[in-house]
Amino acid sequence: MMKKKQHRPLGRPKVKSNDIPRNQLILQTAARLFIDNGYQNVSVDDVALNAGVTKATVYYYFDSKSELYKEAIVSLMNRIKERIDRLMEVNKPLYERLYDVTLAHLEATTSIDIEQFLRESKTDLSNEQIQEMKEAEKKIYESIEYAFSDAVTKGEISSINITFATQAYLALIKVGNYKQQDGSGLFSTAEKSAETILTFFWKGLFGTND
Amino acid sequence: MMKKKQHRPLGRPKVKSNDIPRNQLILQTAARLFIDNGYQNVSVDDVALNAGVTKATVYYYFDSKSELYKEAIVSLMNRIKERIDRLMEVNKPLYERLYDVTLAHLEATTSIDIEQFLRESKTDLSNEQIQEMKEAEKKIYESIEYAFSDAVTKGEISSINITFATQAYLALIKVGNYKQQDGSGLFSTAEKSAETILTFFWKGLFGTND
Amino acid sequence: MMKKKQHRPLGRPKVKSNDIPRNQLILQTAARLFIDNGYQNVSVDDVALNAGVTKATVYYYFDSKSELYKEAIVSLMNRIKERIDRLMEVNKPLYERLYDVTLAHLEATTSIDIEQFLRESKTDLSNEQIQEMKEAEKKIYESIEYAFSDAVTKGEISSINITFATQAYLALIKVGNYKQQDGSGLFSTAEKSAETILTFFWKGLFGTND
Amino acid sequence: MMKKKQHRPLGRPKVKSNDIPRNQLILQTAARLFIDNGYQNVSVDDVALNAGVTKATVYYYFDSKSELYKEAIVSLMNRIKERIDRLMEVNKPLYERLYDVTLAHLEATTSIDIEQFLRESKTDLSNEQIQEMKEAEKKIYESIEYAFSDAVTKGEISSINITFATQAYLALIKVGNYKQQDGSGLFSTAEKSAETILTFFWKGLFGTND
DNA sequence: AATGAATGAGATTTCATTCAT
DNA sequence: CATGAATGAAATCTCATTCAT
Repeated sequence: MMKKKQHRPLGRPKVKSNDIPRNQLILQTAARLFIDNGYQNVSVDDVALNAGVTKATVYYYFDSKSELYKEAIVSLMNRIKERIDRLMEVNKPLYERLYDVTLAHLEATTSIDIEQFLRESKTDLSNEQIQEMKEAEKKIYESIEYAFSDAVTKGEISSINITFATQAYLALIKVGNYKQQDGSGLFSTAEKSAETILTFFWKGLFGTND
Repeated sequence: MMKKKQHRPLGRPKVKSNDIPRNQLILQTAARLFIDNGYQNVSVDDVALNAGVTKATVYYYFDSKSELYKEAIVSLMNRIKERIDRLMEVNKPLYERLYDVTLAHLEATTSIDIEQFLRESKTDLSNEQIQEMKEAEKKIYESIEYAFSDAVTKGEISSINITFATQAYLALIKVGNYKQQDGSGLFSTAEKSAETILTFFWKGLFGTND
Repeated sequence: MMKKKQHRPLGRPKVKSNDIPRNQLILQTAARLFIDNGYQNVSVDDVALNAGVTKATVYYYFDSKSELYKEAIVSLMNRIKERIDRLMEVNKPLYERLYDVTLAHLEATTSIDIEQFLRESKTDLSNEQIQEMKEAEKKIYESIEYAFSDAVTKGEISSINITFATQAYLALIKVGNYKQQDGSGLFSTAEKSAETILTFFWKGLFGTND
Repeated sequence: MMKKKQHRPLGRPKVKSNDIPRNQLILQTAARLFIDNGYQNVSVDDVALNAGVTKATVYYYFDSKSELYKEAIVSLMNRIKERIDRLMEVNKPLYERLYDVTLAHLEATTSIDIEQFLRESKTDLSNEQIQEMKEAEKKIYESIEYAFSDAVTKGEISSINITFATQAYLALIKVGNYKQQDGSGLFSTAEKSAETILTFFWKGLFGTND
């Protein structure tokens, strides 16, 4: 990837106590790089360089590249799950809560695609690591699935295939991130986009939009 | 990846006229491997070995790994477009034609995700190669977009946002390929899957399913 | 080197009897490329492409790359020797004949440097091939050495170390081809250059310039 | 070229403080091999093997083969320049100082021929690298040119074309390294050789030898 | 806690050479 | 006579990983 060697003073650096801890810094740097460029296109050196440490330091905190990757992706997914949970806990109609979640996702730069994350790294990851990533993914789904199932239980919406609804919902969100050849999106604003998608989704599920 | 060496003589081989030409064989082998494992996880040696030729033979036919990749993906996309076109040309209501296309996609082992194809290889591909892949992608979209726009023109369906419809349709097909943690799909048969997806899509667009 | 694939019609081409024979064409092409770019920087494919034939055709006429190289260089040196001989045979004072030879060399685009020719290829050439090249080199030297020795015999010049004189003469010619950093030569014209060099050489030998 | 593998442990080696640093060792090894065999005939593996390290170690210290080459040649030229400077600074007549320089060059195994160094590698070197090599070459020339120009200024010798004098001088030194077919030199000792060459040069410049 | 130095294994690519047609 | 197809061997370069300090 990038070349940008920058020498740092020898010896143990003074702890700048206001900084975030090294391992967190590395993890965040790794997450950003991996998501932007993919597992195979980011070397451990890239991560080190961008985090301002040496490769050996990365290995001091993480056992291997695949472990670093798993940790980065899992912690990203955990953050996403928490954000969804927060928005879903609010006391509002399901439609409105879904709207908030949709908007939050459309505004996030990263479109999480777990299939993709696994696909790019599957030759390197251990079964355990794959399992952990799938677990984290499942929790995201469960957050949404729970919201649906809860709304059914409370009679807010009629009974549906919850897994299908969740997957369809997530798939449609990705459509909202679709960029045309000229780089422009499908809709002028994220709000308009969220509205269209959700209207479509709601009609798809219930045949009507109220 | 795999090793399966089998020695073949130097120089030009005796013509076995019944075989498919070498370059086609290589291209098909490459397509399969790239789609299954991703660009970075497949080495040129892997392609060669699986095609039963040597690495040098691959380079005899293709200038570089990225060129081989581009060719493999583009020819795959061309085949998909042709299959869609054939199914869309039939004289049947749009809904039924879409059903056939959906079914065909669900039964195909490969779920094409062009974003992914580009993402995995973007550091290696030239702008020209990227452009060619996007061109091929666009043609697939256009096949579907044309079917929508034609149906609108003929008054078969009411006016819609055709690009959004197309992307939503494709996204929902991918949901049909979704496998749960235990490896089972969402629906028992491809037909049931296609029906559910298409019903959802149609209601999403028109608020009703007829 | 260059990439410039150009397809030629299949099958045996009609003989265009006015053309120079294929093997000569290949030899001349090879000579030019080898001299301009060096042995290792020119591939057999480059030679073939530039001669408008296929690599296999080159191998039809020449046993190996090193053989082609040897032939190209030797025939070049033979041509040079003949040119020198022609100029040296004229019935003029030695000084004037040397002037003609000097001028001819300065005007030739190629500065022959046999050391260099051997150096670049020595790992590839057989002892026999090296010997043949050295033989051809020696003949060039002998042409010049003979002119000196003949002039001594005839009393035209006083006795000198003939081998040293020859090598010094050739070394000084190379100075005439020297280009400064800005690409300009040391003297404005080849004639001025030849004159300066020869004056220097003559004074070096005899301490005076007449 | 040669094979001489000897296993060394992974990771950072125990410090043997008496050894020269690895990068210097590699550079010296590379210089010797490149000068003896030429750029294209020496692989990075050859350099590594001869330096007793692995290829990867070479790449740890040098970005590319061409960079290694440039560094090796430039540092060689710098050493030569310094040797010349040291000999030229002595308070002696120019003729005697030139004699010392000539002798030193004749005794050196390596005859520097920058044209050659560039020619063999030109397809690989970047413009910057070429420039750096030419710069180093120029400094050698300048050392000698300065000695001439200084001697003219001080009235030690009469006015001459300094660039031509320098190039002629260097060309004649190369004659001193000339080996006849049987491997023997032109003169019995380096001292005799230096004397002959310098006498010739001095007469060439001034028409007389005192 | 952090790093500089080193390596093994593997990736892409080039190229001289061969041979059936 | 000439060629297209194929290959073995080697070259350059990358990178995850290790380890003494």
